[in-house]
Amino acid sequence: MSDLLERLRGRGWRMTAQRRVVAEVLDGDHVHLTADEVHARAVTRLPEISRATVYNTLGEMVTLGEVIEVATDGRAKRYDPNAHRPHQHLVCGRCGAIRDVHPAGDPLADLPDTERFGFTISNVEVTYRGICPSCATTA
Amino acid sequence: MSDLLERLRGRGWRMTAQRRVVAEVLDGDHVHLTADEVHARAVTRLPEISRATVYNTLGEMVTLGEVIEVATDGRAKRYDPNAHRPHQHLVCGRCGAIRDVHPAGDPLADLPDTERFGFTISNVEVTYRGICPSCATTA
DNA sequence: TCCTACAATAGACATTGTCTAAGTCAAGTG
DNA sequence: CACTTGACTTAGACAATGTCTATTGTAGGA
Repeated sequence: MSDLLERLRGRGWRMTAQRRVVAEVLDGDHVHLTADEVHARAVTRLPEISRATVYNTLGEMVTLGEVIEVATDGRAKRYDPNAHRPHQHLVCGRCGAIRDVHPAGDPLADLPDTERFGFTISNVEVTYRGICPSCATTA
Repeated sequence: MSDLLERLRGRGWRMTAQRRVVAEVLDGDHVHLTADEVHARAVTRLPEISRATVYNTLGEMVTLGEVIEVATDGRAKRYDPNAHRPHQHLVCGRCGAIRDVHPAGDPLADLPDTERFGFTISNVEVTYRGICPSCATTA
């Protein structure tokens, strides 16, 4: 069922009810929950799970490269389980909806050497901002 | 001296010592201070300036489009006075250094209609991440 | 079954940001 | 220049998000 869970198991993770629940909550496409949203959903399945455990578990998943941390709004970080398919994000400035998107081209190639200031660049994040269709109609 | 200050004056801002100091602290290129860093520097020039005023003033500058808010790390927001020349950011993952950069090409053109989900896109932010030269040598 | 190291818990603490009520002052008016 | 007014500033409480610690619990191997 959960690809995420399978991959984590294969990395020698000690499997606990808490970790299983967090992984299950994160499963799916276009999932971008905050840590507290993950906690709220986890609690419905495992009432005694603590906030600290959710934060720890999410942090470990990020370290293992199985989940990506996204900061789209300067508020709470969001967690994106779609870590194995490179993608960017499209964000609605009104309701905060987030979609995964796949731009053509390589943004890294667009940065000339003279603009790299000697940095070794490892990663490029692109955030498209706009208004989603449902917010546009309820203008 | 401060272009920023001149533009704000021209918009009917009531000019106060506090606002002047905040604008002066922000003046320059490759400036990306957090609100508390702005406050710390402002205090050296105007000891009685409050944190709330710094937050308010920065917020107003952002609303007026004279300063850009940048969230590069999911921690404190940073404030970039270089609002009138479109640019992107290059961030060192170790020390947090930030440089303004100017990629070639238009990232918006790279997003096909089928990947826009009906959104009206108004803005694209690109963040290049890597290691800066001085962090690379002190590996 | 028992042990042990790793994991989970509650809650204090830290950081960043927002709000409120009261006092202060910039700048227009006479 | 003095007056007035509404915008501005202030201190500190509050809120949201995230981290840490000391203690208790438990997964999984021996």
